[in-house]
Amino acid sequence: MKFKVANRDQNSKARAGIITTDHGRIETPIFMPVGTGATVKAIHYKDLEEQVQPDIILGNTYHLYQRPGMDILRKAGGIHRFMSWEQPVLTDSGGYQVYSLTERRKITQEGVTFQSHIDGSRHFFTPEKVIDIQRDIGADIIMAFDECTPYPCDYQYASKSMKLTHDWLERCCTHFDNTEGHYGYSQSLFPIVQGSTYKDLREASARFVSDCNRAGNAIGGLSVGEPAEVMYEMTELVCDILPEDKARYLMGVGTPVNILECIALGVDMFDCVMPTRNARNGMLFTREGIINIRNKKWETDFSPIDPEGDTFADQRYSKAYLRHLFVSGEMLGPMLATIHNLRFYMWLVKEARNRIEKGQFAAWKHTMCARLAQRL
RNA sequence: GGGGGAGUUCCAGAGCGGUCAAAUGGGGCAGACUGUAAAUCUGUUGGCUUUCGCCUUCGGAGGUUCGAAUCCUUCCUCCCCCA
Repeated sequence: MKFKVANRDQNSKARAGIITTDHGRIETPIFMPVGTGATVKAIHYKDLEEQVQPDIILGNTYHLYQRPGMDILRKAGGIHRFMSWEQPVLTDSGGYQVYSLTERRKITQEGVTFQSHIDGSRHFFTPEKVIDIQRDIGADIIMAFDECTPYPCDYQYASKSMKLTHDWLERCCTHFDNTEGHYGYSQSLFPIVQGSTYKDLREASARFVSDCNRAGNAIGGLSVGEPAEVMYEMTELVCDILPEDKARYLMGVGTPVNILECIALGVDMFDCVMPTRNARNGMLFTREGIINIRNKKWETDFSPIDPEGDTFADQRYSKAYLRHLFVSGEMLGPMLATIHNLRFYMWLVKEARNRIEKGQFAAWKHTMCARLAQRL
């Protein structure tokens, strides 16, 4: 994997770049739809490819390890062939599950024991095993095993956890360097900065991660409930330390506003379940603001779902119809909303890139952020 | 014609003398969702005040009682069985 900065914004730290992988090019800033279990939920691949057109999607180590399991993924020839997706894939390491499945796991210096949310069976994840699993899955970009700390998190715990993540990172790097991908294309390992909301920890972690000298670097442990301002502060601090010539990936972020604000701080890659999950729950993100399509106010609004959207979902169906689908519990509702939201997120980052190239990003961001957060 | 059963807040359906503005489910209305245990979850759902509280409400009317959705009388409506 290679990364090259192509353009920089004059009035912010935003940059436009290009990532090259064996499965294709990724133009940054980029949003990566989340496809945890080898599928982006509620959308057909035809629509994902033809309507949404993402450059790269995510998978998840913990979930794919549980189902379908490594035997099947190896036999399938890796995640791309298994799910019929020939573009780049990034897999998260399971570090987020250390946070989200906190009641079902136990951390030790050696690794994490998860109790499966599916059948209750216990599975021990070490940094080495997580690398092995991600080798088997075969994503183009794989993540180091980390502990995503919760918010709030006391300093002592955050410090201890960061050191653990650093220890695991060294083990991940060593094991990664001593192994190879199985499917004939290259994989890249991204380390993850932790340190909760503490500046000194974030600084130390950003330096530690930078010293790993990997193809790209990630910022984790944010967007876990802390105020947006805190998230921006930590992101800026870390971005200023991470090397300029490496891609920066802010994990799990975020709202459209979060994304624009963090592009301005120098982040290149984002992922978030928000456009897909919230779509399934009836929330639409648009250029004008947020729509709760279940609200009564849309009952007789026969205008297109998004007059400015360029997918068939946006143009062909009305808000009133989409509301009807949601109110009726019809699965087409979540499907159409997912197409819309993902395409909107893709538009958002593409437009950000255009504005960066034209040197207009900062001003554009300013007007957009005021609009995007409005409730319609 | 004879016998039996039922009518409860938007719907279905509990309650069967006071702790009932009335369980529960559905529906309605609104909210949450950030490296996905989520097509999930939460709140609210008679009116007025909104702290206390007050008013109207359990088919209609009347009655018993300190007190009734709950007991009695009567009327209306609906359902089932037998002829």
